Amino acid sequence: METINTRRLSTRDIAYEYIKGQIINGDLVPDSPIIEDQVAKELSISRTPLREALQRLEFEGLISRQTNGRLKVSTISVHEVNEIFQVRSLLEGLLAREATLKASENDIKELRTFTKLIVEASLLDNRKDVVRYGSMFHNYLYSISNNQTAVKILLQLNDKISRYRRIGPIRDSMRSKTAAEEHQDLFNLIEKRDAIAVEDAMKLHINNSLKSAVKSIEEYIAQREEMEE
Amino acid sequence: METINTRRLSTRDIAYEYIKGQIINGDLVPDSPIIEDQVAKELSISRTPLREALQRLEFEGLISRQTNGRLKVSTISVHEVNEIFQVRSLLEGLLAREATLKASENDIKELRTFTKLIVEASLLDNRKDVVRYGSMFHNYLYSISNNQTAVKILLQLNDKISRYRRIGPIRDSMRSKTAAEEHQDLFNLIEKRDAIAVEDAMKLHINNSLKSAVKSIEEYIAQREEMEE
DNA sequence: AAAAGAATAATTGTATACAATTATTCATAT
DNA sequence: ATATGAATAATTGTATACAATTATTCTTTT
Repeated sequence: METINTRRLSTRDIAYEYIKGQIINGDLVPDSPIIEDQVAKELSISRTPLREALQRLEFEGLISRQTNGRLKVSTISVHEVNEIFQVRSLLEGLLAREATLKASENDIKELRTFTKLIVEASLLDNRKDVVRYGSMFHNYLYSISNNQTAVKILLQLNDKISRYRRIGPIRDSMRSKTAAEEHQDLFNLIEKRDAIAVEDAMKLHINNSLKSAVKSIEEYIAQREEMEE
Repeated sequence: METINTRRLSTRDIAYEYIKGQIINGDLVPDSPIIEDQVAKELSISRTPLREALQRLEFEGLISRQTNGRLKVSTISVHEVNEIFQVRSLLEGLLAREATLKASENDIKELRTFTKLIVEASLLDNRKDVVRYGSMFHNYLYSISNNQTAVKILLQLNDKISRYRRIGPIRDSMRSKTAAEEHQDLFNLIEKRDAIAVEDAMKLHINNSLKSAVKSIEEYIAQREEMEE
């Protein structure tokens, strides 16, 4: 008989997923203090596995330790966003190139579907779906790229910026449209198996989204400063 | 009065540094099992901080968890070395380019010193020193590059491969010589402030060292298989 | 009132005890 | 002898207790 390896989720992992979710979806805002005892009670678990979960989040940069030893939810600076996008640009380019070389006919079909969904969502001005299907497109490339080292890094970086991906009103409507076009271009080049061109196009695509991300974060920061007064 | 922030090293961090050192210098060979109780007794500490240290090492890829929950010292595969060098090549290129743009006159002077030390060591056929001063050269570039995100990733990747950097006999003598030349070239381009050329030269430099690293690891694996018989 | 210091409280760090899981040994049946 | 299963041992996972550190409050002094 085959036993599927369904390894019960540990207390630590439950805590990790829960807190990470809270940070990414905004329930826990930047600079919020994190008190181990409080969180432990909230989750009805002991501090031991909680601390392990928090340590992991600290490694990944979602929370950070202050000089006095206390933890808080990390903020992000414009400088850091720039750093992250520089790295993302290179690694996404790498993975896109590798994926182009390795993609099967079926992979192409899948990517065509995602591209179609992205374009349709952008025509309906549904920016949330543009982001959603965009992520799927990228993640699919990750999965066929065969470079786990780069993928692991990218997933972490993506977590760090995703919570700032505010879906603003007018400006982002434009970005949605061009992002959709860029995905269409990317797909066409992948289909043509032009790996070098795909790499360049992907790097450009990421760099274009940088500006939008920086604006989001500047708005986020400004908004929070307003609230403090 | 000024108090320097010298924050006593925690038990966890001591354990982390100790075990990491053992893995990197080869006292703990790949695939060695790691039993929490044993290590805790060896270090005369409790399992709580030890587990946190182990978790960090796991995160960094130096140890890995098997499906049964037990930990072991990670092995590295030729495939993974290739992955790592692909990423390193891009990130080292990025940092070298940024460093070239940001380097002060004093930075240039420091780099010149490292370059001289590398070349001298290679002339004396002192490969260990070539590696040592080479690392210093790279680390110095990291420090002036102003991209902490990329630096953090690179330091981790470097840890993963450094323990396989066997200083073999004949072949590596050649590699030392060319590596020294490459550093000299890199320095000349940095001095000329040709950031684009520096990036390309650095990417090439890393890619050249890949072949040598793969050979080291293949030898390492072959050697261990021999011992098993 | 402001500053300094002692006392107290809050929080993190570590050790130990217990629970759950996985591996090993040993007995038994085929 | 080999396979099966129960009993035991080894190991990891979690909770609790205590120690060390940092923050806060309260008193005292100027």
